[in-house]
Amino acid sequence: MTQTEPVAGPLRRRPTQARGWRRVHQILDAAAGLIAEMGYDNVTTNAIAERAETSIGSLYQFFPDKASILHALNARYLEHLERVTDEVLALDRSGEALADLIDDVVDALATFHHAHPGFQAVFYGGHGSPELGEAARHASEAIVERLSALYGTRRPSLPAERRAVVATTSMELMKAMLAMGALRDEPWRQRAAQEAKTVLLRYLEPEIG
Amino acid sequence: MTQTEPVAGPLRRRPTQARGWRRVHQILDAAAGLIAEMGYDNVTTNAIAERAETSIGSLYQFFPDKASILHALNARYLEHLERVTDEVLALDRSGEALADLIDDVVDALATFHHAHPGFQAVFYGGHGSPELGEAARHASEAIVERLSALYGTRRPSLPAERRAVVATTSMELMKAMLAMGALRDEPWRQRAAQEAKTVLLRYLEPEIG
Amino acid sequence: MTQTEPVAGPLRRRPTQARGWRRVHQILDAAAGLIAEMGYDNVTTNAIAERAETSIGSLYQFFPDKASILHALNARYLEHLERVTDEVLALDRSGEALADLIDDVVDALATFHHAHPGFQAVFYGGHGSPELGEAARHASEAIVERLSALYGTRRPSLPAERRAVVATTSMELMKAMLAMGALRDEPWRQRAAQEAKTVLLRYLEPEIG
Amino acid sequence: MTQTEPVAGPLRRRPTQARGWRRVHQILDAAAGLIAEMGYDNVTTNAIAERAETSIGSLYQFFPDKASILHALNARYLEHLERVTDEVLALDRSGEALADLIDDVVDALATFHHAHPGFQAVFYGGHGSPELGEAARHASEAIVERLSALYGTRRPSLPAERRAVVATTSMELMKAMLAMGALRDEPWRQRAAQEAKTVLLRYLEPEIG
DNA sequence: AATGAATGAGAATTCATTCAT
DNA sequence: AATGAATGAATTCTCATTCAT
Repeated sequence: MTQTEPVAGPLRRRPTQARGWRRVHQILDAAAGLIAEMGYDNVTTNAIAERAETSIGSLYQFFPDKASILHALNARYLEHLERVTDEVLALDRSGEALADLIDDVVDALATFHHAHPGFQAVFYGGHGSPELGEAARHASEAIVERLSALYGTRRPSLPAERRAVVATTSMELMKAMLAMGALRDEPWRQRAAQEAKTVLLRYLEPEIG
Repeated sequence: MTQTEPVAGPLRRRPTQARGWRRVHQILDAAAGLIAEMGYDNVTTNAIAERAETSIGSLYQFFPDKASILHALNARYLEHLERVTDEVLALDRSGEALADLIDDVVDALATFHHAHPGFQAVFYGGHGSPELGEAARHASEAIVERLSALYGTRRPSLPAERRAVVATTSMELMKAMLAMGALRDEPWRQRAAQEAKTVLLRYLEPEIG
Repeated sequence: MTQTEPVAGPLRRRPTQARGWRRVHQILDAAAGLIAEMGYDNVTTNAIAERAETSIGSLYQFFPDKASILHALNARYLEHLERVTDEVLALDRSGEALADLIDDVVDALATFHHAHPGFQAVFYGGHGSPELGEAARHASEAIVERLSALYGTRRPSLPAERRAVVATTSMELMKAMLAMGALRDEPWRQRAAQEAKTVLLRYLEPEIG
Repeated sequence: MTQTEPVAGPLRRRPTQARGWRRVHQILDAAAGLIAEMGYDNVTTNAIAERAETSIGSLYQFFPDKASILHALNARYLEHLERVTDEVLALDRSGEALADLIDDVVDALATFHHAHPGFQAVFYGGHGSPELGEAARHASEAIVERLSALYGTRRPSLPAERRAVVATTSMELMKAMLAMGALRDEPWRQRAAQEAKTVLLRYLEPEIG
């Protein structure tokens, strides 16, 4: 999880040394964990610093305020997510069966989702505070765009507007099914992934099958 | 919205006079509005009292703490929701086309959903603070039970376990599609409701069609 | 010093009970003392609350922020100062010798000045932080206006522009002479008052003598 | 403004190389500007280092703490001020008209005053924090001593005690009149200088005329 | 010598909750 | 019962100062 660079967010100061980047990622990791555990609003900046094993002063040397931590975290997630989807959709899969495509995408996203509990708090925060809402919207839009492009390639005849609706719907369905697993216990995680594939296949077959 | 009685939650003192119940509902209405606007965590009890046009002291005469307001609000929503679904599923519709059934259920829920912005904040709070999570789980379970019963009636041959999965999935899909409308602008609300019907029909047809 | 009402400043909540007004004045008294001792910037709101024998929460129930305490304090001083000068200049003294008039004004102001060490910190804060500057300007202007009116009555032939310069100069001289006493030890206080009279008489004689 | 040596203050380490002295003066220049802009208390040592285009670490290599920067700045001002007054009072002007003498002194001081906004913040800080107070007292005493000597030369018959009072008063009047100009807009600067001469002449004529 | 990351005590402000009136 | 003033722990963020590199 601790990487070695990209964190878009508006850092107060871009670290120049490797040590700085490590700190930033430690802070984001700590924030991710805490947000997943207690929700963004209930996380204190001091708690983040403590879990990141740094001082509150250091935290504020990199992040101008609490919200910026959220934004940076989100940016890091999106960047990571992009890499994951890129991998899955790397080669031309236009000839492949829809079911196989869905299988791979769902598996990849489920893995990512499960590996990043913090992502969920951000991703599903749309109904919380305005800050969270913005972050969630940002993330959603990024995913929809990806899907829209994919669908366009697979079924060029689909009108742009319809494509937007289908992409948005797919994203929301994915999101819902992943949440279904995440909020329940282990066996449900399996079921959720399986059912996600079923749902998406039945929904998408008539559209881009 | 301001009713005259049932509010399950752990009230500190069950009002004995009509005036008391009115107060309680005023407070819940105020809480609902504020939570929808700024998220549960960002709402202050003082703000709730103010909007409810009562005093903070009076508020604490009925509710032992902030969380209890959330619970009472949730209880009121579930109770209301139950009435709504009861209406839709009142008579025996086992002979009816699945599409028609879905149409009615989605319409009913969409209406309820749209009429109660506060409900959304509670319903989708699963990834926020533990308090919100509990409330959301509670609400979800109530709905799943309803659906499960319905599906059992419609397709008795569906194994219990499968039925649970399908009911839970349906609920999450509904939830997702409603959110898809709620977080975007008006035209999307329409599209979301329409698409919700499509998604559910395609998903449920093979199961209970 | 603890009065029973007027405090113009933008209170967050105008006290409705006598107890409330007492609190506000306690807070202002505490602030005045501390500001005199350590300067506005070095005074903490917690220290003010402590010296006022109230809680920090109560302080913030009346004052929206630290700056508002300064403004309220300044307003109270000006109001008080106005009462003092009103007394001295109550009746028509146009026929009186300039020396006598100056004697009375200087004595009155010296007494006020000495009784309110907090006033000095505000009054002389023009070169400190912007907040203090504003307060000081405010106070100065109020005094200049008073003097200008007085001079106009005494010597109507003095051109308005010249009158403004003379009034402003008088105020600055007063201010300087009072400060000369305040910043040194007791015997200097006496000397300063005496010298203030000398300075003002020599300066004003040719103008409005 | 950036000179090449004397800075009395308690430097942590007297620079040995020219580069060191340059650093010290850069820091003092930066401090002067910032103090003039926002008041001593609101200036951060980091901000000083930044404006001085050096590092916070280097700053602390020369100055043991924040207060020492103030003291060194003050010392530099006094040293500079001494040079200025020396120039004006260089030759024996005992035969000259008082008005001419005052003209020259006021002009010289007004020029200095205007050229060093940082000096004002220090000079008028008597009512702020203890630190500032000490600096201001220091500066005032230096000026009073100068004036006292001058008056003694011009009117040897003036008793020592009276001379002290007159010198102190003169200094405070100067200070006040300069402030009167500094805190207002340009036209007032002119008027203030002019009026300063009037005030001093009328006050001093009977004493040392 | 120079740098700037790191530290953490301390400051302003909020807010759930209590309790005297 | 109702009111709203009072409380103070907790929170976000700053800044003087140190010290490893």
